[in-house]
Amino acid sequence: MTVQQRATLEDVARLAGVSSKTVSRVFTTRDLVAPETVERVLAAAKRLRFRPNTLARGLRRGGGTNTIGFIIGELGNPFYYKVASGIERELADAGYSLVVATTDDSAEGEERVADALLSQRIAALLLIPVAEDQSYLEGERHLGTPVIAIDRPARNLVADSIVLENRRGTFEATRRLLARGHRRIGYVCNPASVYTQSERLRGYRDAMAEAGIRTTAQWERLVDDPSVPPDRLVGDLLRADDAPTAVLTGNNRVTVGALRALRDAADDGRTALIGFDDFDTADVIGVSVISYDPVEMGRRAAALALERMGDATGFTRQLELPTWIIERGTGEREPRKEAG
Amino acid sequence: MTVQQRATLEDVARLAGVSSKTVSRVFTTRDLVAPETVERVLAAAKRLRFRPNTLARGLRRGGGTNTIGFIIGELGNPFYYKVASGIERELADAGYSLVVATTDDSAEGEERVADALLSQRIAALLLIPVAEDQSYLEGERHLGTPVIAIDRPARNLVADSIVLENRRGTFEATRRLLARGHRRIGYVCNPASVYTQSERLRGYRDAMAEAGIRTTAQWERLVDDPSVPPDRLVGDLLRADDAPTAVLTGNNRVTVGALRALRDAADDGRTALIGFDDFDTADVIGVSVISYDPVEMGRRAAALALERMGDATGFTRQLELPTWIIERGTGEREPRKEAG
DNA sequence: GGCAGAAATGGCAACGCTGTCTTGTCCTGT
DNA sequence: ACAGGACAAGACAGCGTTGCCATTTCTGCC
Repeated sequence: MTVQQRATLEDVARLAGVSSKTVSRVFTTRDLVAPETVERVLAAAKRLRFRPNTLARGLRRGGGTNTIGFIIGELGNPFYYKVASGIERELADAGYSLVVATTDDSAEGEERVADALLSQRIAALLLIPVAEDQSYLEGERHLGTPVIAIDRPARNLVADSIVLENRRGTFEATRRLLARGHRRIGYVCNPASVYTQSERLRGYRDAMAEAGIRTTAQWERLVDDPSVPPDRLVGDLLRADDAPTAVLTGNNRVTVGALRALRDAADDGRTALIGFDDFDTADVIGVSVISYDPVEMGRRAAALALERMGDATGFTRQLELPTWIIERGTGEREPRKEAG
Repeated sequence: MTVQQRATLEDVARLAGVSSKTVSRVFTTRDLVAPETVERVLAAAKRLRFRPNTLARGLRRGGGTNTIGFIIGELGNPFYYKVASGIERELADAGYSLVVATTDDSAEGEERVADALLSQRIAALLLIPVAEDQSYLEGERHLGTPVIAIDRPARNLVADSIVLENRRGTFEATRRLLARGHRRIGYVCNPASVYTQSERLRGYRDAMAEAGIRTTAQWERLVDDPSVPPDRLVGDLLRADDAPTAVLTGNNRVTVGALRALRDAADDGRTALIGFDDFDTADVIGVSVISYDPVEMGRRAAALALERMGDATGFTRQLELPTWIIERGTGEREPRKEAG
């Protein structure tokens, strides 16, 4: 295969018999170019398969690219990619593209990847913070790049953020279980040390405390090692003395694990379950969940970024997106009768 | 917030008391720069928060970016994003970033988005073809940009492609159902007119023909309108005269629809089901599926792109990735006894 | 001491494009 | 016939970087 040379403005200009500036005008503002010249230029461009070089344009214009970066733990998680899809949709409408970079959920990864993206002069940076500290972005913020934290607030960095009403979600869910008569309610999560989980845990404890139950440690399984399978955690909890009659799970991974554990324990619909995060087949299986709209989360983040790009001033904002409970059966189970 | 000016090589050079060329050297090949100069330059760069401008570098070097574009129907589909995750993983290791663009599964979208990506001088283009015709990329291929089609071959364009052994998947699945004694086997898909579906349909028909069953139209439900809910299609089929005792579904959306339909029909485990595409909770629900590795698909596509970037010559290749059947119960059901 | 050769640094131009300014052309009205 | 304006197109420089080549400085050795 012969590899041709890529055509430039100059080449098109030569073929059309005009100056490169005129060609440039045709491809930007079509003002002040005679209609027949426009036609001649476009014909020449088409023949040479000319495509304006966005890089060169960006460089000359002094601006960066029309690209927005999104740093994500891993694309394998349905939550992440749904957020990504929301971002993409919002950006496409505004003429921006989305670069996705993953960090394998590691702090060094986050900084390395952020550096690479910023070198590409992205117009804004969206990220789901993983590292303990985002102060390394402070300089970039001063240079005018909007930074938006999604799902968890950034630490040691003044940045807009969009998070869920995590605490309210588990608070309400726990309340409902209490209202049905449950008193021994479990809470399982893995990982446990992230912002979202500590908020959710707090919602659960608050609701328990409100009902006069102040000691919940015996029903909590908070683990940080992702290699511990969630079904084991739930299984352990169900087999413990004083086992709970209802379980709350901190994310969809644990919810699915809980389903496996319940199946393996031949629980047969006796233990109530409400999971945080909805998932694709939850309605088929019939699992009650605390739900929210991850696509909307991405949209709002992107919209906020676009807004900030136009006007970098103004106070930083922290948006909270609502969560709601979807009843599908498992969360509405009555507490099982005590033996004896 | 005061917005500072972004530092350039020149600024760093001034502060370090060297020429901009020396600074450039420090940030590229560190050869032939005195160690103490390197140190001084790095210190100055850090103080000014300097970050080399990848755009300018790319422009000067005559090459494009270190970015690879991936055009995808919609990010909302688990299959797509798993492929994306495989691509990203492979690329990150090689120092490339991934730009994701969606087309809303429309042909115009595909061309528009491809144009935008190519203007950004991406180093390679990966896409899941949606349009009827990819000949619009012919010019770009001549300019040396590798184009790799994923999941479906490109049409009217010489390009590498990576697809699944679709036909073999449904062929084997159908054979297994036949071996269990099923004779009336249904096939449901939506959309139907895409490459993957026509291949899968063919595998099903071939296996049926091999068993001497040449007329299968009465058990096929091939629909192209995405607004028709899959559960209705399956439901109709189950209620028809001469209803099948086993059903094959063409993709995960239809499989989930089939599960709903079976539940609504209170079928209670009588109809056998094998679905194409595995999905997250398929093991919890216990659905037999034709599975494959979408992440691997992405990896291979990215690897192929990287290879082509190094050497654009050579014949185009069409890789086929294996599929396999995972037995989880629904596919192993015996045909129900006929009434009377 | 002089000189070759290596090591370290600098100058200049150019990558492809566009902002600013200048030049050229044509038409209109008096 | 000619000033004046409106419109069209070109010249030039520069965005931030690096490749090429030139220059300076240093080291070792006869």
